[in-house]
Amino acid sequence: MGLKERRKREKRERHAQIMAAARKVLFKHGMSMASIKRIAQAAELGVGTLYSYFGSKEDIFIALQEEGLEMLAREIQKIAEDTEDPLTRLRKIARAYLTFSETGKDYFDILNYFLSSPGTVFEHGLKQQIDKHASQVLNILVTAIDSGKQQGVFYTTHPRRHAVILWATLHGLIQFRKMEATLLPGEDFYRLYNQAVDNFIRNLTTKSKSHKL
Amino acid sequence: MGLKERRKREKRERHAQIMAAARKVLFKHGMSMASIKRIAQAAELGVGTLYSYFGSKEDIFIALQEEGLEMLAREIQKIAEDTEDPLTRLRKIARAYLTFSETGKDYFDILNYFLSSPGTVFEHGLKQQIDKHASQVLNILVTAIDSGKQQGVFYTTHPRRHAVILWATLHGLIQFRKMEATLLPGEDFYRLYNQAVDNFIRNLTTKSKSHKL
Amino acid sequence: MGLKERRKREKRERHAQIMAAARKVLFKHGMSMASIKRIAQAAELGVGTLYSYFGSKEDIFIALQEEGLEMLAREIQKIAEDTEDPLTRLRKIARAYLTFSETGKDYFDILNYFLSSPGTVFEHGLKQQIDKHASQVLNILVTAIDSGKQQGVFYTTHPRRHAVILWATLHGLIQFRKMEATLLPGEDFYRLYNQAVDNFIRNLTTKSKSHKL
Amino acid sequence: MGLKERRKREKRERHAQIMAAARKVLFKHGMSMASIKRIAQAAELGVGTLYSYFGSKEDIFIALQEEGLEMLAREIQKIAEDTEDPLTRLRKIARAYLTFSETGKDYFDILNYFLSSPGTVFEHGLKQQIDKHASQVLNILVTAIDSGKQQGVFYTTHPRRHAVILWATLHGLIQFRKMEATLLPGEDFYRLYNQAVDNFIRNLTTKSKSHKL
DNA sequence: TATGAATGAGGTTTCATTCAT
DNA sequence: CATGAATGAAACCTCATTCAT
Repeated sequence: MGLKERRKREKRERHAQIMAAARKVLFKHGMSMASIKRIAQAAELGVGTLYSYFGSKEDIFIALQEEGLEMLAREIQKIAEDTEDPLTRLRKIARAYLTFSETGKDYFDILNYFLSSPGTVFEHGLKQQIDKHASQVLNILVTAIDSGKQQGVFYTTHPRRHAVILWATLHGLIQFRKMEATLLPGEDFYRLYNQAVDNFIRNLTTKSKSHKL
Repeated sequence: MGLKERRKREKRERHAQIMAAARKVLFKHGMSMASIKRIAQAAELGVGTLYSYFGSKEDIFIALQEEGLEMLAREIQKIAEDTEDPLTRLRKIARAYLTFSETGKDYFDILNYFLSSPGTVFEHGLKQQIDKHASQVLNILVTAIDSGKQQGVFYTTHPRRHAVILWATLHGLIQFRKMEATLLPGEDFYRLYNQAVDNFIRNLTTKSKSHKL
Repeated sequence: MGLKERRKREKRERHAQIMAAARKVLFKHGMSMASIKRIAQAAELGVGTLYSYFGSKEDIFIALQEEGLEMLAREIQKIAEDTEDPLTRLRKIARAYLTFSETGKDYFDILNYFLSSPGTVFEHGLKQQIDKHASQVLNILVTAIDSGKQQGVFYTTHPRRHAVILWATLHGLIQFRKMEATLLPGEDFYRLYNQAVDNFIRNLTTKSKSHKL
Repeated sequence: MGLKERRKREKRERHAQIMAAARKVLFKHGMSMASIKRIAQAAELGVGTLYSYFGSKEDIFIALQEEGLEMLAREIQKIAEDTEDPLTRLRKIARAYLTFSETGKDYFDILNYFLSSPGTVFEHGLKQQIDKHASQVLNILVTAIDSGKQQGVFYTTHPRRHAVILWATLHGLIQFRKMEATLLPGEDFYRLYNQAVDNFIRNLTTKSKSHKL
């Protein structure tokens, strides 16, 4: 019995060890340079060992992506809990997403990698796993909006829809950041980003939109 | 004289032939599978021939991307010209972008490829060429907003900023479409997309936002 | 324990196997035709395998060259040790170099490859390794001259300088051998070679040269 | 008749034009970078045109090599004619060869290329053509020695043999120059080179060597 | 005769994956 | 279960040479 337990524990440990190595390599050398061999070396394990824990290189990336989304979820969850005012909450969350894209740049790259991969392929349940985590993140946004609605600050009949729009907007902006110099010469990106959030909030705080839809 | 002319024409034709092949391969197998060899085969040309028309694989993608952005620009430009009402114009443009992402999916993928590629690298000159075309697209949006402002329908002191936000929002939404089933189960994507546009317009048509900034 | 040992042995064997294949290919097809692919085929190994033993194609050549120079050093060292008379010793060493150029023709070619390669490039570390071996060979010559000096047979204040001149002369002659038929029609190359050695010795055995310098 | 003449002249002109371009490319980019295309561009001619004047790329190199040897021959011939004293003459010639290896480095590289090429292959009369020019150079050395003999300054029964030895020595030294730093650290190459020439001259100026042979 | 577009074999190198130990 | 040597396909790119015009 104790043996089985130990086995299980060791397995978890190895798993974590590999993930840590993958993360390290990813952040140090970037996605394209993150080869299995390099990760194995960083993990101080044989490549074969990696393959007994992960079915393929892609699997490792998927795991990393989940990790990234989990981390993101945790961060904005904490913010959501710590902030009273719905408006401030939303602003802080948006800000956190931007920060995440900066400090966790590589997690962000992986997310994009998957979002950019061909078609809706993704085979099997892998996609679902990823989506699940994305859903988690989204839910925090939804809750944030919902609670604002409850408090009579936000007006919307489709909180989830708005949540998706917000996230998409922020995500899109961060992606476009690469073209910042050309698209918005002389402008501060943060100002632009905040403007987008403000616009969004203004929409939520304004009544009687239903007749428009 | 005739010979030179023919040479030139043939050169143009080969160029188009290669671009078509690249497009085809890209569409069929996706970005990561689009190797020079495969493109050459699709074009029924030798590998070397491709290299006498394009300096590198990346160059082909850049050309495709320019092509895509040009096509997009042309399409929405036409819409912009053909539509009187600023609101309708914006809606139609947004709609066109969605259509573009559907029918010109490969072009969209390439855009993402460049937006997702590491860092702000791009070797400068190339980046500028791409950005130039992106700028072109953006300018149409700016003009659309500006003209609405002129007509007293839109209120904004930063048309360009708003244009970027709109484009980013639409782009982000289309990217997130892949997670549609999970993020918005049972919802129609078009409705979501339209909602985003409506929100945006509502912002523009509402006065006195300046005190918010 | 035994496993590790075997692994090590196998690794050495593969290394030797690759070197042997490289030598074979080199000898059979010449330097310019010695591609990695061909060497891999000759070694009956995958291309990738070669790259896990050698960092690059050049590395293989460097290894071969070191091998060659080591072999040469060993051979003339043995002669130097086995021969008492300084004059005979020098003659035998010279003779051995000629033999080396004949039996180890490929090694000789590689040496020329490096001596003929562009500039003083060589990426530093590698160059030093090669030079080290060349130095080893030279030192034997120096010692041979030095000991002759000690015995009062040779007169020179710059043994090293003379050693270099001797080696360069022999090397140059062997290179020119290709033009033998034209440059020295009807002459025996060996006679020419010996003459050069004799000239050299005559210089060393003659006193009072210092006033010339 | 006049037409034929013109044709011939034009042909010679084209030939020179190509050679000039090849020389230019060679000296600017070095041997390995001297592709047919580049040469053709430099000559402002089509690649096909080059092939109607030269059978292959190698042929161009052969021509260049002849050119180099011719130039060398001319230079040392002039020196030989302009100098009275046999000793000075030899020294000046040696010096000229060193200078040639420095200023005409690429000619020198080509010479080595051919001297290093596999076996004594060289097929057909190409080899002979090259050898002929080499012979020309050698003859100047032979004459220089011979005339010294006539003047009673040099003593030798085999002027040609000595000439070859001299050339080989100088050539070998120049090749070894690449290993200068290791082989002769802290020594001036010119001193070494001059020493070799002095040694050679000392041999020639000393009588009664015949009993040694 | 001059052209230069087209070729495609060849070059080196990387890397995900397998499998015998 | 852990290992890492071996694999070999695939990647991008170059370039001497040919040949239809």
